[in-house]
Amino acid sequence: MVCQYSGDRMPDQKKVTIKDVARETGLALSTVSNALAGKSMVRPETRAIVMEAADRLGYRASIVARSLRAQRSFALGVLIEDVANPSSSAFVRGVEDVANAAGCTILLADTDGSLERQVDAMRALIDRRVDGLVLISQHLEDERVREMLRGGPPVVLLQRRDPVLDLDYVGSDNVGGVKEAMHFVGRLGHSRVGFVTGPLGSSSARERLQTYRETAEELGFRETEELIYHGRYSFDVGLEAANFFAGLREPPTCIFASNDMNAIGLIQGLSERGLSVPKDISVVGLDDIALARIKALDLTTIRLEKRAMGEEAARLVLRRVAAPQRPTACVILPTRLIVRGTTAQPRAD
Amino acid sequence: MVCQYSGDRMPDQKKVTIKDVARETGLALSTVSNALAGKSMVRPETRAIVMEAADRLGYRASIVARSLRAQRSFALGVLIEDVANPSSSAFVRGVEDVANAAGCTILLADTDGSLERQVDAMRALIDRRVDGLVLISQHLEDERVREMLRGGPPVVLLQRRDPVLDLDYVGSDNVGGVKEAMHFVGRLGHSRVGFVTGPLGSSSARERLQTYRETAEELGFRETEELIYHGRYSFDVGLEAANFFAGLREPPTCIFASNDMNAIGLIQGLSERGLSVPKDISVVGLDDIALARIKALDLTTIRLEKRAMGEEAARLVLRRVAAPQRPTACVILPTRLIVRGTTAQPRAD
DNA sequence: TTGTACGCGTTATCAC
DNA sequence: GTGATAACGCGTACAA
Repeated sequence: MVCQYSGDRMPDQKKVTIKDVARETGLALSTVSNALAGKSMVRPETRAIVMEAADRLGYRASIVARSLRAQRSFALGVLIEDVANPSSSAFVRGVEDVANAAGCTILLADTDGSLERQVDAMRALIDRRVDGLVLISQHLEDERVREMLRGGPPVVLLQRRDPVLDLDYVGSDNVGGVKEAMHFVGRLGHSRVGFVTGPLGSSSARERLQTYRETAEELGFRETEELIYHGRYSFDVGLEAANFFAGLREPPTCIFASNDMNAIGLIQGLSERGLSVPKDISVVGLDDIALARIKALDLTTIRLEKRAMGEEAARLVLRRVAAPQRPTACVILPTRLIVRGTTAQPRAD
Repeated sequence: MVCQYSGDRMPDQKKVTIKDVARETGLALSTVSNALAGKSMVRPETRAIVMEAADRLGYRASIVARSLRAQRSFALGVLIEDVANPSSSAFVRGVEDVANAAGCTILLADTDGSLERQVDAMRALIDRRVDGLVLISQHLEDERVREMLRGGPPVVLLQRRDPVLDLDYVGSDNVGGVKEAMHFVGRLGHSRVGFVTGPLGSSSARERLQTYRETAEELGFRETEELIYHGRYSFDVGLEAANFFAGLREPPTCIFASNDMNAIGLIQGLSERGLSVPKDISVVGLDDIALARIKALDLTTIRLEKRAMGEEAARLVLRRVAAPQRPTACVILPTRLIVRGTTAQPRAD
């Protein structure tokens, strides 16, 4: 439904520049510039005149021009798979808050996990001369990407580690998180524990899988290799995984999902196969999305501090903008096991 | 946990400009520029030489410089309350997709519903000379805001209508959506229907409330004024509203929530008060967020095409950038009632 | 067809 | 303290 009606719009007035302020006050451009910048050399009275005129004319300095001159755009590029995905948007918020506080704006780009879109987006951002780039769960293997990683603006990697270049990195304590949760379910009495992996291109997913294997061995869990389902971070993969596990001769008594959305799909899928959570099978998620705490879900999960991770990433990249040569830093944020209602003791059969 | 290790970084190489390409090829700047722009005047062989050199040198035109020159930044500003909120992030995705397709980037800013943050963000975006602004559910009454609405770049309003200025507007068919759902529950047999409003500063919330009143009267619903709870779009307000409705001498048999998150809180709150959905009370949401369809929620809701709305908004603003004087347009996207499991016939007491 | 010169808005440098 | 001028990188009107 589209309705149109003509309106009266003003003849798009031209932008007022510093030149206009100079003309208005009868001062020189440079004096006005200095006054506006609050330089100490300018006489207070002169400064007052300038400020008044600038205000009256509605003058606002063009960041475009300033960027050209300063060779710095005061903007950060952020690449993410999908802002509309609840398990990733919190990162963006974190980056944004810190960036804004530092006078920077963020340029956002969604890649949908597509390498081509990522390459295009990175190029576009670099063409815009962003001061820094925050890459959230992005591809790192492609040669075009690596080229930009090497020759482009400062980069911070979020949730994915570069195998070669030592770049600033922000991640979560995958090892500690999985280990803590494994011990927890172990104490509950579980010893047949399934595991849904994330995409193994991601270093985080690999770390978690490895920790699962190691801890399972340490705790003496059984048949761990048979209980691994190679998945991704999605609800639908949760449904698939449920079918896989439910179809086993002897299903596990507990399953680690790849993330919360995956866990939710898993729980629904199990229920469709007549298995109840946590009575028949316990489920552990990862993320702690906002909805995980509602009673209808009540999901036991490993909390990731995504917003804080975003903040940390922004801090690192801004720091490197200020000092390009500083040694690489990596920040690992702690995780926390949030015990809710999807975990219980295994059935005593 | 922070670990640092020194790394070898290259001495941040200088950006290669069009000048470098000119020097490299021995041609004039303008020739290179024309060749790069694909102007027909340039001889194909010359063009080939230029392209090769540009490619070899890794030349990429600076959009900053281009923006200054063109008086146009090829960027769109997007203001939203909170990207991390699942009921609003889809808008951003829509805007972004269309913007990108048109060669534009988006600058994102979260306001958390705070007027001050909105004013700051709008200023920052305008200082960056964005070509257009997409305002999603933002304040419109403040004089500083109105000033920018009048004198700033082209603006599209999403989900909030300006009472005075006729600005491009994208909304959803609130009237049709609420009416359809009201008739639906009416046919189920409900006649005491509660209603949780959104913040009434929003024109959408007001439209829905008014439609509720009109349709309730039309259908002969009872005590409608007593069954209105003034709320906002949040889970917590859902809990509060549940207490309000459950505490009534005679609670309604059906409740319209302000949105899906609100509905989820409402359902949980009702359940805590011993009321079961939909057995005792039916609930209708608004949005159709991704999780609404999971079995654990199975929420009957009025679907809003948020992504499409974002796309439409981007189209409108880009169109106005191209033709500032065109008549104002308003696009109303249809809504659709998605019937799931939270609605049923009222108890036959 | 190619080259020269200028402007976009700002800030830094250097005379006055 | 204030003012003139150059430079940032690109596009384009105009001259050759």
